[in-house]
Amino acid sequence: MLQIQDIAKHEGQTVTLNGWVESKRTGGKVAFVTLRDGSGFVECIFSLDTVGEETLENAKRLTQESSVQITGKVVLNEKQEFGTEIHATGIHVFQLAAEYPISRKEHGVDFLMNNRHLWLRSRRQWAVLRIRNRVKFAIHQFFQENGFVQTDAPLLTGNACEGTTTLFETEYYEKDVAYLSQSGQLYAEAIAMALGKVYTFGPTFRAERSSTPRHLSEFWMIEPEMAFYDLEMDMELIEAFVKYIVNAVYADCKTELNILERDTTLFENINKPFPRVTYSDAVKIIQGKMNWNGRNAIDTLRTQLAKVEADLQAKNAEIAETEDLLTKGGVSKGQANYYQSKIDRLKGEARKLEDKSKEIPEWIDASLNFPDGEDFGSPQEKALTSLFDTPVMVYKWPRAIKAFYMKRYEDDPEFVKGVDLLAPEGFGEIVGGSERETDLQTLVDAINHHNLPMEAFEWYLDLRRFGSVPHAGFGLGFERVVMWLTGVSHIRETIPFPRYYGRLFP
RNA sequence: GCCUCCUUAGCUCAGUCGGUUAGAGCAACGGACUGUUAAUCCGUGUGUCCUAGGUUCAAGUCCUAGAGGGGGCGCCA
Repeated sequence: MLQIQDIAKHEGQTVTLNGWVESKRTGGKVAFVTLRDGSGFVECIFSLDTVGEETLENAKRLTQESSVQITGKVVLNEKQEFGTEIHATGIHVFQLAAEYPISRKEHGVDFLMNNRHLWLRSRRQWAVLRIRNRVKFAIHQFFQENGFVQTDAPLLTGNACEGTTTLFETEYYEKDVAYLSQSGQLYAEAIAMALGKVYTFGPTFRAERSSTPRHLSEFWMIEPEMAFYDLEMDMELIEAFVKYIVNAVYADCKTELNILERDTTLFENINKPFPRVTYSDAVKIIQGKMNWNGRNAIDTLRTQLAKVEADLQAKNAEIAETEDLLTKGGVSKGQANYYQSKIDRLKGEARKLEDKSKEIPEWIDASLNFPDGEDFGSPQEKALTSLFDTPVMVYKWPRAIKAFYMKRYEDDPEFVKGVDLLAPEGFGEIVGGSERETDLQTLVDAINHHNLPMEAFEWYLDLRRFGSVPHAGFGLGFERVVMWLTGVSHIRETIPFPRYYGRLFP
């Protein structure tokens, strides 16, 4: 079966395509039907001269999302969005679709989420899911090409392993409680001691009641774990890995990025070295006490604020101007409609800018007054990453705010060998990694210090009893990466059927 | 969990100081036109104004409580 993505190779030939009607425009003697088949989009032209009256009438009657088979000749045409079109000669209708709820006009988020099963057919969602696929493939390519073995950690576990987040609970037969896994890392460490370099890639569950555009209750995580790696090697791997993914998407997803109107500056900058900053320096940068390449984080936020305020003024001026045009009279009905929808749109945009103009001062405040020693919150990540046009690595973190298994610096034991990779332009954390503690007693002390149940970690401690070696790894949030690369404003768009606080259907 | 904004037609929204019959666009349907790509033209319909109380001669509009949702923060990947 021929797919739309391959039709250019069949120029001049008559082909048969199966798909759905994305949109339709009709004239007296002509009908334009945009067909989508999942692989791409193509406009099919039915003109009276070639198809005759009956077929033209059938084409004119098509409704949005009707399922059809269209036969016609492939013609190259530069004026077309994707360079080709079909001069139709015949049509078979599988089903004339009922009135379709999603139009080309804008819809609210809640409505779209309730219709997620249909929303997936929209162009932007199509583009996002194709990029998701490319990222997933790139991850496997990178690791498989670099001597890693893909492996799996259990999804059901008997204890809340790191003891930090809230987990989903379920009955495990009659007697026990099982928890849905929040991380496969500790298991990956055990497997790495068997197979050397491994990575897991599976779903993860967190029962946090987070209501933000960056959180899901069910998401996918990639967790490599490497025997005989130290922090330095870990950071090199993270950098090479992220570059590989970003380059793959840029090389193979031009159409998708175009549909998403993704600014490609990020992709053009990705091969520059990622800056490495210690936590302590990052704190100074966030507080505005230290510059990076002559740029100041607080000043950058203030510049952003000034821009938002200027944009807001311009937006309001445009609204007033358009309202003037509308009330002046002498406008045709079509023009009036246009002005009215423009005003509605501008008002929505102005409201968002207004919110933003109130938020940025709060971020500036939270950064200026950030206490050294605490973990970064979202305002701090925004302040820091707004200085960079590539991802930035923050390493050497205070022991108190990081997980118990991270290895301490021998010469500075209040700090641990952890690293976070923060995506630029205010996006924030996409990778968290570390060199793991190898010493049995240090680990036992850390478990006690965190009040974790020792018996649950006995198997983990065995890894330090039998051939303990330096090792390191990291975790990458899959949907976070897809969100970052596609530029969608909410993580719920990066997975076909998202699960998050307040959403379990469809 | 906290702060904040919102809820009016299938969808996106307007609705002024509380005032009598609640509006527009889109979508749908009928027609005209068109190598068209969310700005062509004419015509046709649509309401539990989120819910429950309250104030008032009068509530979509004001007050209280509740429900649902957006954005920000926290928690995190």
